[in-house]
Amino acid sequence: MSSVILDPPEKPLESRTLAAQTYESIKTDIIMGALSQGSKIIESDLALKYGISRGPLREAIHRLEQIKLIVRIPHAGSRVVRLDKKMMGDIYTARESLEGMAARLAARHMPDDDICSLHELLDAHEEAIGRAGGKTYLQTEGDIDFHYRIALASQNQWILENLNGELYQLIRMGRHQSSQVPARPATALSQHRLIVAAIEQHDEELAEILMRRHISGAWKAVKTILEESNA
Amino acid sequence: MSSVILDPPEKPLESRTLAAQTYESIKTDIIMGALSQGSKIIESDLALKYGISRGPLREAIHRLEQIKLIVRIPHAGSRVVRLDKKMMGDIYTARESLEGMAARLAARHMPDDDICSLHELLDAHEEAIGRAGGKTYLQTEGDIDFHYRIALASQNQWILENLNGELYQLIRMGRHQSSQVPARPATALSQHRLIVAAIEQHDEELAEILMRRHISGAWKAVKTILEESNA
DNA sequence: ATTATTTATATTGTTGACAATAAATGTAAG
DNA sequence: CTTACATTTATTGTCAACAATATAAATAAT
Repeated sequence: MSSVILDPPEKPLESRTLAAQTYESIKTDIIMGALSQGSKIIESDLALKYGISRGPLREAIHRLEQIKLIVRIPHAGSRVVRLDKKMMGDIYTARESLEGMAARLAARHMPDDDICSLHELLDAHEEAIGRAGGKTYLQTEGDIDFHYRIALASQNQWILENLNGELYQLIRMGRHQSSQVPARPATALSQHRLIVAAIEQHDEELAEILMRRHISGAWKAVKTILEESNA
Repeated sequence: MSSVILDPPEKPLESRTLAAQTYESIKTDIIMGALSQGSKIIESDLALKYGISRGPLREAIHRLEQIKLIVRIPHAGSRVVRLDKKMMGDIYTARESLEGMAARLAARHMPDDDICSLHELLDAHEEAIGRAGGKTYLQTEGDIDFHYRIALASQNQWILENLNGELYQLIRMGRHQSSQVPARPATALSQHRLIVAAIEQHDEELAEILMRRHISGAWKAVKTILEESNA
């Protein structure tokens, strides 16, 4: 299970630019809830907090705005995004569309080696689930790992970047903060297995349909949780 | 035909921030080819050219990078994106996925008024095509206008922003610079009509299928042109 | 002549100060 | 007591200078 590392190409350490480092820091702070939803972002404060000047911090904020983790009104300031039901619905719908296509493309040209590796990943998940329900955190990351690999196998740069760079971040944030338990691990696993099978048979149509159904189902589960907590 | 204006909410004039203004300027310069593909972006030069400081210019560049009109290597500098066949293919595939979903959503909840207005738009297109083939520029913008309205009717903020903010810009750029004549206006028009009909009948499945077929066809035409010119 | 290595130059990254704008506060009039 | 207006304060937008890095040029060694 060496594949918990999600971003292999992102190896370089703190030799990166200040803006990039701070971008990562703020990103995790937002996703993990250290910066709460809707809280105001004051540049001077954050610059102090992260020990940098306002210039690089500004760049980091702009990038976070593009990822939709921060919303900004021109002269008024920035706030951490507030994930309401409507927005989560939009995100899951977009994800359903793009990942459905990604699954189709993966079925079209995923190398056998990678498919094999995917099987191993699911085996690991099965074992983890059996073992005391396996930490929910690892489940979450494992789930994202699975989806990430398919996005990767699509060999479509645009889809990959938007799923991995934007949508997955928002989904992570939603999970971490609404204490959303990853929707029924056993069910998800069996659906993952079916998807891989379709990919293995190069059945594009089926792969897309199964993926869309899988994500659509996940959204229904998440929506229910959101309605319970916010009602 | 008052609907050539594509971004109605974007009314405020030059009262916007310098970075925002410059962002728009550079964007059109790239799309129209005044800044040629692959050309290097030197911050100091552009700052001088647009009469502003490097600060706001930098922000503009970052935003353009997020839109994928500019590629940037951390310490090495930025260049105008080079639209090769692979990238255009990726874009059209993503667009097929997202606009297919948008058409499905539009069929689900597009108001009758807007559907009616869509009919009128297509009537105008038909008239424009009849009249001396109607300027290719207007055809291009008209086509994008049609697709934009459907994205709008999807009522999915994420899909709308990514189509309008990112994908359409790249497509515009491709059209303007490869002298791609909008793929067979008459064919496109009849396909548009079928899509509207499906939306009018609230046939989600059909709307999605037709939209995907429409875009897939457009890509095949564009691809052929690209292969002819680059071969 | 070609390759390495060093130096110089050009360009990006970073900073702190200043200007402009919007929110907050307080004051006066009704 | 409420509302409107003026003043202050906080925060963002912009600028120009400085530091760090990478590309290009020049020199030296093989």
